[in-house]
Amino acid sequence: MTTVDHLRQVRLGNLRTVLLALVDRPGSRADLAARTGLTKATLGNLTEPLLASGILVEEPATLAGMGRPSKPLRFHPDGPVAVGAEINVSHLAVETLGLDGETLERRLVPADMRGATESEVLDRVAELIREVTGPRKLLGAGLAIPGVVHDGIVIRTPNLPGLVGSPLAEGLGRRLDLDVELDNEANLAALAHLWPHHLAGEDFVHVTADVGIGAGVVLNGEVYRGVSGFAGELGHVVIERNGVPCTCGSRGCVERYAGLDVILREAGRRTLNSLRKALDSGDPKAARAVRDAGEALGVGLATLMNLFDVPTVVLGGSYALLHDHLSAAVQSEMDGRVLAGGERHTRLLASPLGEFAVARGAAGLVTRRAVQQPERLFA
Amino acid sequence: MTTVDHLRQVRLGNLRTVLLALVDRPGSRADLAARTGLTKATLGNLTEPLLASGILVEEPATLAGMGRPSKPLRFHPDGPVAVGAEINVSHLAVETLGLDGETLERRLVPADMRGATESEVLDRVAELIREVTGPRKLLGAGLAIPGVVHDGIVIRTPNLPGLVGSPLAEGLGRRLDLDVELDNEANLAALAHLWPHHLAGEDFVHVTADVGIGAGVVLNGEVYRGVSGFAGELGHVVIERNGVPCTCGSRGCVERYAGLDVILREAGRRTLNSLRKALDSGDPKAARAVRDAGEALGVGLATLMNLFDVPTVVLGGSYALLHDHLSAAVQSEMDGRVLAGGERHTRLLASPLGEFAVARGAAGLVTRRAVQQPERLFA
DNA sequence: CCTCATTCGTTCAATGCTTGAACTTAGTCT
DNA sequence: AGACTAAGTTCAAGCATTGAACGAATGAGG
Repeated sequence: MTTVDHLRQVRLGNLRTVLLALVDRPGSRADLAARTGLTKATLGNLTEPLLASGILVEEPATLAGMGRPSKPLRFHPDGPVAVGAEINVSHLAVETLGLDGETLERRLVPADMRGATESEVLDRVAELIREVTGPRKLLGAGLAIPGVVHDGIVIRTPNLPGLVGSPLAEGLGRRLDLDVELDNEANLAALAHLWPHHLAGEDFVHVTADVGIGAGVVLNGEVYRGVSGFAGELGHVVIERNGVPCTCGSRGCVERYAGLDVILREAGRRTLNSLRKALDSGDPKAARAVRDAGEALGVGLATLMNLFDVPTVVLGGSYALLHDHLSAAVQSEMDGRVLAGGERHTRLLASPLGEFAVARGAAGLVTRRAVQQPERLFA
Repeated sequence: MTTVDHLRQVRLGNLRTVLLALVDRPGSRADLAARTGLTKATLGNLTEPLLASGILVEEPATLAGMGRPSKPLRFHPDGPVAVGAEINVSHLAVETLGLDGETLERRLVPADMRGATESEVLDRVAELIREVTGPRKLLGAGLAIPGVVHDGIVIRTPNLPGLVGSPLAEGLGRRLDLDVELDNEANLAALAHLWPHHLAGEDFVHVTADVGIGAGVVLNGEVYRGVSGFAGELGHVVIERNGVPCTCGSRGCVERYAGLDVILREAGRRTLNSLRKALDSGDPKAARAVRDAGEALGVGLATLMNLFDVPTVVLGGSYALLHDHLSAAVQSEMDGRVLAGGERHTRLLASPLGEFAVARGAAGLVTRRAVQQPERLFA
């Protein structure tokens, strides 16, 4: 700590609260002062360098009511942006996100990544990112993979075995000359529901089924990753201790009853689209397969809620598409098994974000860090 | 925010880090400066009012080595203390705790609280506290009950039904003219392993079996209580979705297989003491009952670890006493079911704290708050 | 016994951030 | 045109930390 670092910390903290207020919505200096509890004088001070460096713009005066008209500040439309990329078994997706939370570009390309090597994967991702971002100034990139990540290293990816142990973030960073942050797809899908906009409160679980089942847990407005990145492994919650053996070595894991592969097999379908059609046409075998999965998922979620005590579950990914045929069974198991008392309620929502949730969350990782550590904006 | 509140926050934050360093161990101003990263000048400033108000004392100079001898600072032995009380089905316990982490007094009295009313319970607790504390200056009291607490209100206490909805903290506070904080016994037993001394790291779960099974979850050095106080309800984690019905309305809850009442029944014993004797004399029925419970508990804990990703489980209360006959089965289920990868390890420990863990944790609630919000020390 | 080296603790001017009040600017309302 | 209102700026004051200088208290060595 040098002489005046304490003072600098105060300033950075205030800068952060101002930026958070601006993510919420644009506002004049006076408005921001009222919203943050700081004074107009401080707001003038804090925003000056942000305007000078092109992070913010001052809009033309708004003529509304009496008094001197205000000149609202907002994130500069040509300011720096973040990019997020998702590597998955069967596709790649990227999305660019402005500091204001607006999506600028998206791209999703089918691609069989199952046997690919690290450098093949990274080459394709880097190329896709270059196509999408063009010459814009980038704050950084977020990278999502279906697997467990700890300290920037891929620890476990049952479905992309070629990538275990790879320093993916570093590799992509070198290719693009950018800061890259790597995280689990479940965590990032959850983050997309928290940042830049609160879609499900500050405490919730986001559940998806792709090849496995992954849950992203948000506690107190932060994604909870656990000590080693293994938190939220809902797929391996046990619901029948002597049940079906699982590839993980355990028995009776939720994944073996509510995984997408299980649903499709039981329904006698090969694709999610075909399953949806069967459901829409009232096929009883399909309906039963989905309901059975919902029951198993509901038991696992009840256990999760008895441990985490969050009020909200968000069904995302494939589950969101099956929501109308799935949620009754899930809700019923949860109602019967989650401990009740006081004012406690549980909500079950379908994600509104669709297939770009993960890539958007990956980009959100970057914009969020930029806001929370504003010194990065000036670097 | 008034004019210089920001600066005041900086000072209070520094005061907190100094007090934390002192809880760790006493030290001279120069030593504390080195440990906290602050300067000697600041330390002189910060400690001056603490010495003046009798929170700290300056010990006589220590003659060790060259240079001017240092005068170590420590918490004043006659300074203010905290008291913690545990209300349980069959006993009351209290403990007084100094800011330095030393236990001053303890008292445990058998008492059947099952049918007691709020005021009967509080009268007895208040009397016990008065006996134990005498005329010492009290920082406050912590109160533990076997049940779910939210916003200072008892929401659920299956075993002390007379207390649901009672403002216990307020009632005890009035009787003793003190600040009283109410919390769940599982959370407080866990806190006792975190504060004032780290006995199991900063991330762990502490599990006890009394009438039910309760887990106190510590994440990142903080007790995690969840949105409504229901977090860590390990007893109602499902291990067999079509298993034994539970009083909670669900089926196959861990509690129905690993609860103390189940162990005793299966072992054909009436008390924990008698069970211990049977185990010591090699009774196979008792051993099997404990092992079966251990398997069920292990399945539940495996699920918990796949969700929370903490590296350590502490067995406390009755489980600590059964540790040697229980842990092999628990560990074996955990090894087989917790997702592995990277550097991940899991530890299973027996609590060293014994029957005062909960009361000590309740007192710790108060000393911890005093240290983390040092402004309270001067009020 | 006296001097030097060493470490502890205190004193003090400097730093830089927020603040409230006063002030300037730029509109509306009558 | 003059009063009124609200936005934004300027400025002296206040304050916690800091580093450097200083005073204090002891051990080592001659």
